[in-house]
Amino acid sequence: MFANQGFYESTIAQIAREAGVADGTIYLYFKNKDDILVQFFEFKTKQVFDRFQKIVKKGDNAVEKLTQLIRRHLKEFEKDQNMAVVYQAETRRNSPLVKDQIRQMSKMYLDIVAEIVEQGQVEGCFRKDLYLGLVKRYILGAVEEVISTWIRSGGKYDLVAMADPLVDLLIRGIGIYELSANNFLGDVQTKKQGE
Amino acid sequence: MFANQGFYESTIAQIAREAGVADGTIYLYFKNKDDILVQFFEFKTKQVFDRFQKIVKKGDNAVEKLTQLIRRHLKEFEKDQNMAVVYQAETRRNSPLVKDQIRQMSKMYLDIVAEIVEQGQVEGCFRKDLYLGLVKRYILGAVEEVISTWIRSGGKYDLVAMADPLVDLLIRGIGIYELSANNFLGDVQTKKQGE
Amino acid sequence: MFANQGFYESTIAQIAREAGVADGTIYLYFKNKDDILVQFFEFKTKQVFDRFQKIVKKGDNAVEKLTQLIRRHLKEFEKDQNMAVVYQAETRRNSPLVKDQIRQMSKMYLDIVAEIVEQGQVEGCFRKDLYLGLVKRYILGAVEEVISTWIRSGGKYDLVAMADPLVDLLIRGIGIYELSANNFLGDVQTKKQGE
Amino acid sequence: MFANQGFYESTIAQIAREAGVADGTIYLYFKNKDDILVQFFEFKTKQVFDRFQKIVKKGDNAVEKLTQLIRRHLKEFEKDQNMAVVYQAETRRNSPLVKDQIRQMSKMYLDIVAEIVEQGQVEGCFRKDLYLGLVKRYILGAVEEVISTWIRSGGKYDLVAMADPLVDLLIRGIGIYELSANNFLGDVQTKKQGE
DNA sequence: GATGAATGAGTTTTCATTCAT
DNA sequence: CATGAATGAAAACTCATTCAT
Repeated sequence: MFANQGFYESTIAQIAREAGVADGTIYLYFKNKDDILVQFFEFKTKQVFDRFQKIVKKGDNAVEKLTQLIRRHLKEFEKDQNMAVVYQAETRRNSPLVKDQIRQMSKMYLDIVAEIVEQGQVEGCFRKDLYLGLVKRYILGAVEEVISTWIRSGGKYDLVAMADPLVDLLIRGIGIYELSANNFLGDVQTKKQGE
Repeated sequence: MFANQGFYESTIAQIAREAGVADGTIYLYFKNKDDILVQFFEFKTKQVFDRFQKIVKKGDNAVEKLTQLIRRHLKEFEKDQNMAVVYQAETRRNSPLVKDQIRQMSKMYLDIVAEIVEQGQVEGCFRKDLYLGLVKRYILGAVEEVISTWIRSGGKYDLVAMADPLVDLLIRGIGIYELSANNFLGDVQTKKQGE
Repeated sequence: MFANQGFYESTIAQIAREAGVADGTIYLYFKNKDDILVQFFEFKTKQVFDRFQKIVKKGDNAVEKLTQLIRRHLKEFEKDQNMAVVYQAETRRNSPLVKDQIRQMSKMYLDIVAEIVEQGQVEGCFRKDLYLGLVKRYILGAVEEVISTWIRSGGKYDLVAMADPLVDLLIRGIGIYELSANNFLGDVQTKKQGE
Repeated sequence: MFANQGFYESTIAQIAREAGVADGTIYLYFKNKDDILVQFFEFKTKQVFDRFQKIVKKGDNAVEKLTQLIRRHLKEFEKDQNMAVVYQAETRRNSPLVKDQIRQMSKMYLDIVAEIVEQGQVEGCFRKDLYLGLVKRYILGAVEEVISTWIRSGGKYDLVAMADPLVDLLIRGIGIYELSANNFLGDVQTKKQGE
């Protein structure tokens, strides 16, 4: 229901009817209406992030880790489209309720990515001249937009199938290529950082 | 005001006070409350997209066009942070009111990007094996996430400065590196610094 | 609990928790919430009034009886401050529930007082020109106000100590004084009753 | 309406209907439901106490002042029985809303009384061995109980007629009877009847 | 007898919208 | 054109009461 009409557009009466209980019953399990959203996020967050962290640990190298993370990310959202819709919708607005939770979740995710990128730099498969703060958003942003598009389309196509082409795009962007030595952009980059 | 507390959290009374008119006066210019948002999007959208299209036309080659587009994109949002906040916030929720507008805007933007990418492929500076539908999101997603992060930070840093590093990430991901010797970006970069 | 937050401000859930039983259990002993107050008044009333009547019987003359009654009155309320608070609070509102009880209690008390006064008149220690209906209220009102003040003060001082000075005030007001023969007021009083 | 069923037992819907306006209109003039009571007390209090102070100033001596005060007190409550009911009802419960107001009003009244009593002691018509704190309550309590009884009776009889007998009771209690030959009250009484 | 989860009627409050001035 | 007082529908939330266990 939240997926269809949004959380704030849903009334307690509707939520209760949907749940097959009386209005008052809602308040036995949730402090107030907002608490429904907070608890939803808390539950889903823990569940999903545990899986993210697990899958990353299993990967041998940075490339494999990133691939597995994004595959899992897309898989989780594809599996539960309603959660995906609510997540995407509420994630963007500045509701003070879930703001902290979102910040925290976002940080966790970005930290995982940053770790992978740094490992990749050590392993020699990612460029050393990366602005880490930017690269993290670049990766997360691309993944989330892919999910957003899938949602807007009504979840009609295979979302996980997007994982590999996307990783390819991301990786070739941050991978080291043999000819990059005479790439002007590298210089520009260097200059910028010295600004 | 919408930026601070969101559109649905703002009351007609507040809006009217802010505008220095009486409550009823609002209804002489807007059909209803929702219409305020609709008209806001219509106005801002036209304004901004005209500029996007203009700037893209001026670019000589695909790389330059993409760079200018993203720079302009970030510049517009940096210039009017309140607009940026409202845009980002309302863009994500599935309010049926502005849904069509957003879809349309999003389509316009993605079409511009797609055109640039296709031109780049013809010019031989972008890979031919790109999944166009995905590349469009990949680019838009990365840009919007960069804006989101800037907003969440309170708009404290120079957003436009993110443009070139971001383009670098995007381009190297979709650029053909065997041809990077005659990289066009160098020129663009140089021109820009002379602005 | 009723003393602290009032009866209508207390919920069944609170009452049950305080009593160490489940909500439903309350309804095994009380018909409904109001019945709790009704039974409380019934219980306390009987208890206290029995004592009032007993103490009055023991007194030899009217003055002694009145003194003992007021002392006992203050003592009972001082002993159980919570009861005092609930009594004073609920006594004044016109809740139809306890209205009859209160009327009855009030009548009982006023009857005791009236009896004492009449006895005093026979004994020759109280004026004969008293408007009995008024004198009863005059006595009860003064006593209750003294209790009210004590409650408002938080029950910090010795309430019973107020008894003797108060009786002194009351008695000298209704006592016969040797010079009262040439008191103009007596005449006025008589006139008034004839109006 | 408040007089009949009490303030907390009245709903906004009822209040609005009684006032001949819509529910929402109430909130244009009152912050919330409680504010209705607060404003009522504020208004009535000022109005009535101004009159109390005025009337006291006009009195020549303590006895006359006390008589006039109590007459006016009873007259005001008799004039507006509904106000009297609400006042008596809400005055006693410990509603935190009007608690301060009541305390303040009560203090004002007691201060007026105390001043009169002190003046009477100076003038030599009141006993010098009075416990002032107690005397104040003794007087206020008796007056309020007389009002309470009148209210409980349904306001069927002449309340102001109780003033003089009551003052007689109070005065003879605190008057010095050796001096009662040149009793001041006689004059007051006479004047009043000539009004 | 005791329990306490579930109920849903009833209440306060908000706020977009209207319309007489 | 502009106003802003009045409206009343709609929503969140409370809590006395019930009843299956």
